Amino acid sequence: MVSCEKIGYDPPTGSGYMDVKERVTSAFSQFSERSTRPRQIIAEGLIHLGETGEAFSADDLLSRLRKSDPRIGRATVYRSVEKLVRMKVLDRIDFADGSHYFRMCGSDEHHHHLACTKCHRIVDLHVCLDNDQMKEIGRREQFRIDDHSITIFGLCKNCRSR
Amino acid sequence: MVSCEKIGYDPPTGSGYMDVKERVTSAFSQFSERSTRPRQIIAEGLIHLGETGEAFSADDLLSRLRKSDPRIGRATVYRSVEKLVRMKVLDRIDFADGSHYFRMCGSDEHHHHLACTKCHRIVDLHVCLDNDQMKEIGRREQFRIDDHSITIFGLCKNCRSR
DNA sequence: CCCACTATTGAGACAGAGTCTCCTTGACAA
DNA sequence: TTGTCAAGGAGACTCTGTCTCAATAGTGGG
Repeated sequence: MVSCEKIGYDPPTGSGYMDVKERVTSAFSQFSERSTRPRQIIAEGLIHLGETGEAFSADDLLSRLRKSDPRIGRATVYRSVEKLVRMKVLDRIDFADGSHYFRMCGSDEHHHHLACTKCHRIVDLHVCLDNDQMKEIGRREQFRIDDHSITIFGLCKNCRSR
Repeated sequence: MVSCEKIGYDPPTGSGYMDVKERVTSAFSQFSERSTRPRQIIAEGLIHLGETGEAFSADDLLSRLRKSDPRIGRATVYRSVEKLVRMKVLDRIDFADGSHYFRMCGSDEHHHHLACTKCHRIVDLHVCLDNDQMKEIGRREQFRIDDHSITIFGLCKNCRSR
């Protein structure tokens, strides 16, 4: 399922972002039969985080949600995050130190990430490897290629200046 | 320190691999003043793993080494692996499920990886993003770009057929 | 060869992150 | 209103890795 024709870099337009609220609520209705309070709280939290675009760890999210309802369980939050990553509502970005952060997907299109290693700010990048090249690699090494990840690491303007 | 001019895919020639034993022993002599038994055992283990080219978790390595000497400590092995990764003697490959494996570097050249998600077999790839494109991204997003990671995931021939 | 010095090690406590169990809760439909 | 069962919460547990600190053992000097 290599599916990535785009190689150029398109800077964000600011308007190509799907409605965050709709995305979260529709994802929840897909995987759950019941509309429960914890799910409402999680959706609200993610909607907010989606609007600011910031990255968060699972535990960041948990603490934040506990401000709305201190009784919300860790397992509940972790279970939801896992499902939302599988549904591609959340992106997971792995850092070289072994930590990883989540973030509401900025767009539905295939993309990769530019990540600040200090503040964990994430920018979507529409860069990719050449599709034919990937097919060629798969053929040559006799792999069935399923997926790929590209992350560029650096320091954002803010983190560089202090 | 973006430094990656090469974009093409060069399949391994089988002859471009530096001597594994030399690489390990020289790395150890660089970071240690004393030649101790644990280090000899670790070096032997890594030499063997370097020859077969297989990937291993830190714990895999520990158990393997304990067959040579059951008293070898976890901290010792983890400390060594960490140093060797920093010295670029070992590569660390992160999988989407959060696990990560190590492997003796196949070559000194800048490279990325093709990884089997089932058996964790790793193949070095000499593919990369375009250097100018990365510079352009850094400039546009006002990031100082330091590093990047590219991993292609799939199933190797063996794992596909069963 | 022996000693002193101190880098290195190992045992095990500790920590962080996530998973699992299992009982309870509460959404929903009849 | 009530029964059913999806979903949640508490907290034990696991897995990985880190840290501390006393014990061990290379090494160079005498």
